[in-house]
Order: sequence, then structure tokens, then C-alpha cells
Amino acid sequence: MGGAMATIYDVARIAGVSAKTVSRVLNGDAPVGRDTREAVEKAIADLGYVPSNAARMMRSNKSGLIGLITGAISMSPEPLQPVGLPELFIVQGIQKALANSGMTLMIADTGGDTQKAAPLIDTFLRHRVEGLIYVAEYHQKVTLPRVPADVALVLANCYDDHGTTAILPDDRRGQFELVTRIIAAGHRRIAYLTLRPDVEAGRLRTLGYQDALSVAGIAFDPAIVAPCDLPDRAAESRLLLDTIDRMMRLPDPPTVLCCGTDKMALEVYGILRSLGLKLPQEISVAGYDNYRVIAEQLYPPLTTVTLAYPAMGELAAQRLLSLIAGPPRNDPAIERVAGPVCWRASVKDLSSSNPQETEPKRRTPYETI
Amino acid sequence: MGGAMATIYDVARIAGVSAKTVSRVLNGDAPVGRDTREAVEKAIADLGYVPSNAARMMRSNKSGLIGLITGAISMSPEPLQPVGLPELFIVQGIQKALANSGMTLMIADTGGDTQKAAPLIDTFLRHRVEGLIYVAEYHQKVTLPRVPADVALVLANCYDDHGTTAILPDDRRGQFELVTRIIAAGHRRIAYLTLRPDVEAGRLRTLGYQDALSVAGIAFDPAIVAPCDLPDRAAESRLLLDTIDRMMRLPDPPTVLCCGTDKMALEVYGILRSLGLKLPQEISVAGYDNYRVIAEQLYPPLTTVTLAYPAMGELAAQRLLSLIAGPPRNDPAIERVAGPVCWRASVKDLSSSNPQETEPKRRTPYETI
DNA sequence: GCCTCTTATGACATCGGTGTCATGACATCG
DNA sequence: CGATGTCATGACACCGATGTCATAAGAGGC
Repeated sequence: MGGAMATIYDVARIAGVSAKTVSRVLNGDAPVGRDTREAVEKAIADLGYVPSNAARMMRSNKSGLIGLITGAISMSPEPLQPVGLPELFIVQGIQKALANSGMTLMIADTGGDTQKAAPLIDTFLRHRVEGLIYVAEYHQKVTLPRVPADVALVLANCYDDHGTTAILPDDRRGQFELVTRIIAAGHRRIAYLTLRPDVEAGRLRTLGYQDALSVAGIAFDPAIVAPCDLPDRAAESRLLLDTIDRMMRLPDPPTVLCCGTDKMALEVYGILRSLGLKLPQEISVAGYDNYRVIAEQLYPPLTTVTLAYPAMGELAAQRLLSLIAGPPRNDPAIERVAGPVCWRASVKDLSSSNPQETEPKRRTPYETI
Repeated sequence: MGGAMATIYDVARIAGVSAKTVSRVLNGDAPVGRDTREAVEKAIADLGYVPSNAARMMRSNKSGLIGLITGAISMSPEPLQPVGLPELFIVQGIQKALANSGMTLMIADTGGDTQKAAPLIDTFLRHRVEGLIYVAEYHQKVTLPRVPADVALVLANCYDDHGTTAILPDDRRGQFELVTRIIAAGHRRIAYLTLRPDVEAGRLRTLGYQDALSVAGIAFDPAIVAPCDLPDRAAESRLLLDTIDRMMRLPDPPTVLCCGTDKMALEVYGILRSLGLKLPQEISVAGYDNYRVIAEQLYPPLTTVTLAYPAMGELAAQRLLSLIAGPPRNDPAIERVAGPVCWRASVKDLSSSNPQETEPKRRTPYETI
């Protein structure tokens, strides 16, 4: 009880056996006599003995540790961003997949400063992690410091130039599915308030939007597509208002506003109210992310696309575990995970023939898991 | 480069010195000749040598590890709760405080199942963590498995019966400050859509609400105070609608609706719209949490109380570090952290005499940090 | 020029486990 | 009954660092 933690030798002494026998009881890797086993177990309980992973690891060269690097947690105490929520769901998925693997997760945090990744990786290497996962705040390309070849590495929500295993959201397909579903609900004039095209997600989702129009034979009209996210909140608010106002004055105004994110949709709700437009009777709105606190609590609840973050995390962890187990498999380097459309009341169904929530299976131009 | 990680002996051999000399170069704990130092540093760089923390730890008995247990991350893939965001902000604060301490954070996750805490603590003990932090999903009382006396323990967002160091949000004071500010804005009929009183936060905030009324000499009217959170979303929605409807028909209806959380406020916005009440002209709304994605994006932006989660995390980490450094200090076991009121446009200022944002310092019945 | 002090370095034991090998006591087989 | 095999256990080396102690070479004091 008192002072320092008991060692295997303490247990051995109390139980009147050798240290090696205690080790055998602990690991069950060789037969031990019944009486001996019981004596050892009693000694362990009495002493509150817990084996030291450090000592164990020195012989086995297996740390049982996985390192996770993210900017999620200490992101933005100041940078006013609504905090990298996404990453946390990815981490959730990773935890789930790792739970039964016997691995322990160490988490470090760049605090939003990518430069800090190198020393953090170094810390992990000191602890001899068997694998590393890097989780980015948003879908992007990254350049990480090189890690030794015997440490497995998986990227989540990002990718690099070196063909490192990477798990990405299938933004293109997600937006495609959403717009296709909206078209199925009878809409033809579908506005898109996009993210900036220099953001990976913005670029890909716009492609998905175009794919969907194209499959349905609807012409792409640049007049109802405009990037609307800005770093400055007030400026973004004004831009949104102006853009929506302009679009609604068109001779052929949109019947739906697709927003780049649920957060943007939340703001659009307020703007539409200030413009006196009834939702969803006069105008429909869709988001992206299925940021549930927003999407479910809004009135009417928001139609959106689920970003399958937990699934991405799980997949990333699985890939990492198999990299650790048996090296270079021939999995494709980049895998994309699509999340389902989440259909709620914010998009009006114009086709009276389709009152039910029947979602017919259809072919898509994407192959995905 | 190839295969297993290089050891200090490899470095010593390449540099033509003894292992101990390499150790001295690494730790700078004894003078080393210039030429020797350079040779060693070159060997280290060539081999990509990274010292093993496990081996180092065996001698020093210092792991440099902090264990963090939370339900935040893998909370509720199903239980539809909007996920324990709060905890993540606490973790953010902890990370920040720990960043320069040389400690590495290991994070484990109960997955919402408190029973899993025991094996997780055990895992941490195997790694010989020097300290443990337990972060709860919401302000509550917990009962943790005993941990050895030589492992420091701090609770965040929760407390126990054994006088363990605990950091809590000052819910009572937060609500007091909010309501006091609302009264200063000229309101007298302040409704409170509370959390259930069996939730710690609900109980304390209601006390803070009453304190504020009492200080201002306003009578407490049970007709405009009602618990409105329910596990089931749809049911909660209905309850909110009924409650608000009832209150607004009173002969002396409220001019402000204080909500138990920002999330509830978000829903109230929708309900008020469906009731045709203009916000904030005809009715004001306030929340609690300063859940910024909601509070800032709403129109009008939501007046609320900041839950100082990052500050709580920082304080928890500081307390833990001082427990590790020099044992039992006489800090009080429980410390409460208050967050400021966040005044936005959702509460109308009825007092024309107070158009400015001047917040006069005033005495409060609470002493806090 | 001898004694001390600092600098610079290495040999060796040690931390707490586990892998390897050896040993004695029985059990089983032909 | 002797050969072989399994069970149960211990002695000992080893993993990769660091603490302790020893040693040798030069600097400075008297």
C-alpha cells in the first residue's frame, strides 16, 4: 500500500515462489500448479500489484500504444472557429475500433499549429508507439514529417503526396446523393451556396452538385451558384443576405437553397425569416454535415448529408491495425467514406406522387465502400 | 533506417564512445568534450535514434504520463444526445495547461459506460501514469474506483464523496449573473424554462435565478418557471410549446424566456416563430452554455452564459501538476469556475437609460475565483 | 614539483519484467 | 523396467536507458 508500486519480486517473495512463476500466472503462458497459482493471486491482490508496461515492453518491444495527432482539441481558443468538432467524431470512431484491440491511445494536439506536429511525433516515438494516426480539422492535403518505416501511419480527413494510407469523406458523392434526392422531390431550380472552391470539400461537393444536375439533364446555371463562406462572420452574413436576395429576384428564382454547411443553413434560416420567406412552404433549405445539434433542433428540421466521421475513424483504426499486424497490404492508399442523405422537413416535396420515404436504389457514377 | 529502432549502444558504437557518454550528450547532465559531442550528435542524426521512454522510465520511475478518462469521445453513437461537447472543451483546456509541462496525455474513454472506468484506470496504472483526470459529461456526482495513493487524481465537471480535488462550473453564479443583467435591462417578468431539478446544473441554476430575483426584490412566481427538458426530443418539443403557450396567455406574461441550455433556446426560436411572436421585439430569449455554433449563428444572436470549460480544464491540469509536484496542498477540494454573461441581441433592452454596454461592477452573494 | 580540483570518459550495476534453458518429479508407452 | 514426455518450477541473462563509482588527463595553487 505505502509508497512505491509493488514489483513482481515483491509478489514472488510474498507468495514464496520465483518471479518467473508470477510472470507465468500473469500471462498464462505455461502451466502453473493450482496451489501456487492461488498463492500468487492472493499476493497480487494483497499488494495491489500492477505490472509495469515499461518493463514488459523492454523485452517484448511491443508498446501497445497508438499515437493520435489532431488539432481538434486545443483548436481555437481564440481563432473563433466553431472548433473542430468533426475531428472529435473521428476520434470517437477510432476509440471504438481500438477498444477491443488491447491498444492504448495516446492523444496529442497541435493546438492548430501544424508546425508542432514534429515534436509531438517525436514524443510518440519515444514511447515507441506502434502506429500513428493523423486527424486533420477539415478535408485537406497535408505534409507530415517523415516517420520511421516501422511505425504504421494512417491519415484521416486528409491525404499526402507519398501514398500514405488515407481515409477521406466522399464529399462529391455526398453532395451528389443529396441533390439527386432533391431532384427526385420535384425541384429543378437548385441554388448552391458553396464553400470556397479552394477548400477541398467545396471543390468536390460542387462537382457532386454538377454530377447530379447532369445525370438529371438539368442545365448548370452559374447565376444560382455562389461561394458564400468567409472567415469573418459579419461579412459572411452580409454576403449570404445579398446573395440570397439577388437569387430570389431572378426571373426564375430557386426553389431550394443548398448550403455548404449546416452552420450556414442555420444562418440562412434567420435570413429567410428576415426576408419574410416561409420555410419550407415558399423556399426549401438543405445543409451538409448533419451537425445534429443544429439540424435536429432547427424548425423545420434540416435536410442534410451525414458526414460519416465516426465511420471514417473506425476505418482508419482498422487500417492501422492491419498495417501493424502484417505490413504493406495492397489496400488502396485512399479510401472514401460516404454518409447517407438525412431527409428532413426543410425541403418541400413537390412531387405529390412521392409522399412516402421510399428511396429507390439507383446507380451512381461513383464506386465507394 | 532498417528494421528495429536504434539503441543508445548503436549510437555509442558509431560515435566510438561509451553508452554513458551518449546519455550525457542527450541529457546534458555532465560536461562532454566538443569533438565527442559532435560525433555523438552526428551518429544520432544518422541513425535517426530516438531514446526509449520505457527504458528511461525504469530507472527514473517517472513516466511523464497523465491519464485522462472521459466519456466524451465515444459517448452516444446511438443515445442521440448531442454528444458531450463540453468535455471536449475541458480536454482542450487541459491540453493547453499540460503543453509546457513535458507531460504526455493518454486519453481513454468509457464509451458512456461508467463501469468501464476501472479497467481503463488499470491500463493507466500499468503505464505508471503520474496523475489521473476524470472528466464527466455533465456536472454530477461520481464514484470512482480507488486509485493508489501515489497517483494524483483530479475530477473535472464532477465531484465525489471522498474530498478528491474537483473543478466544477459555477452554475448558480452564472445564472445569477445572467438574470441580474436581464433585470438591469429593465425586465421584471422573467420566465425560466429549466432543466430537470434532479440534474445538478438544473438545481443550481434555479437557485441562481432565485438569488437574482431576491436581490432585485422581485417575487418568485412559480407560474413562469417550469422544467422543460425531456429525454425524448419530440416530447420535449411539445412540452416546450405547451409551456410557452400557457405562459404567454397569463394575464401578466413574461417578457423574457430564460432557457436551460442554448440548444433549448434554438428550439424556442422555432416555436416562437410558429406562434408568430417577433424576437426580440415582442419577446426576449436567453440561453445557457454559450454554445457558439448556435448562439452566434442564430438570428438574432443569443444572449447566454459562457460555460468556462476550457478554464476548468486548465485549472484541473494545474491542480494536478501541483499535486504531482508536491503532495497534499491545502487547496480547497472543490473549486468553482464562473463564466461571463454573453450579452447579445436576443434580449431587448427595455431601459432606454442604459443603451450602452456598460456593465457596472456590483457585489454578488458569491465568492469565486 | 606535489597536491588538489575540474573535466572527460568508461565499467558496471540496476530498474522490472520476460525469454531461454535446466532441473526434478511423475506419468505413459512399448 | 528403461526411454520418453509433460508438468511445474527456478536460475539467469537480457531489453535500453541512467546512477554510481572509478580513472586518467590537464589546470591551478603553494
